[in-house]
Amino acid sequence: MNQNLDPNLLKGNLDLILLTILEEGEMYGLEIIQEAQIRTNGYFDFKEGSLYPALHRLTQAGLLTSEFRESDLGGPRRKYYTLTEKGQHSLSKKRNDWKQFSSAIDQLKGAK
Amino acid sequence: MNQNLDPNLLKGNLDLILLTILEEGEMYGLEIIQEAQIRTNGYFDFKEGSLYPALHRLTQAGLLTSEFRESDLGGPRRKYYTLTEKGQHSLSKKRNDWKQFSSAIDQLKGAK
DNA sequence: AACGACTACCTAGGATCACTATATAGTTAA
DNA sequence: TTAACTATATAGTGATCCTAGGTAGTCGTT
Repeated sequence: MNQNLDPNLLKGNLDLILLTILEEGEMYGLEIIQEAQIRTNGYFDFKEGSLYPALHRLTQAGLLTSEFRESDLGGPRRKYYTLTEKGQHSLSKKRNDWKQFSSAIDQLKGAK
Repeated sequence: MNQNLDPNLLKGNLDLILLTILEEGEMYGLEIIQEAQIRTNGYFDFKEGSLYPALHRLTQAGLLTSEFRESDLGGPRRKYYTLTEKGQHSLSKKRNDWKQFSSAIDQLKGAK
């Protein structure tokens, strides 16, 4: 992740984050890391050791498909990941779970 | 946790939840579980196997203190947990981390 | 006094998952 | 050919929540 933040916050949410980013179109590994940084002003800064196993896990689960393609700038080929329909459904569910969880946390304080 | 929710959402947030509940006053183990249920309409439903190790961890870290007291209704004695000053500071920090993380997640969509 | 029901605390072992660290390999420029 | 950069990959580690039990005290009923 990032600087001095609790890395456990990410647990269970990395999948949501990756699916969210890929919702707008196919992307390859390092590009996803860059996108996450850009969209959150550097807050999310995944390491490759977090990203690739997660992408493989999601692909294994049928939420993503992948395809190698040559780089337009030279350099090694890139593996592009695309959201499947099943992935889209899973994203909706995860988004919903997150909302519920998030509001439950907010309810804790102030309640009673 | 609960029904069919991703248990990983809780990772890294259980401490925040426990400290939040204990912020309003000392409480014993099973009472904390009940409070969490009540305040979130049953959404949070910790198991004892999650709760007690977490309480011990937080006590070990100096964020809580504990004291046995007799039950007013008979039954086994209860171990009451109280937030320390260090625990209060930690709670503030965790609360802040959560806010940042939560808003980063929200930024992901819609951005770009 | 013996039993069951209830309350309360505790822990070992397993599974998941992100991170650290390292490996491999292709391209480009010096 | 060396270095720098890009890109994908994975073994090993550590944190942490859950499953599945266990221990023990009190109370009411028989």
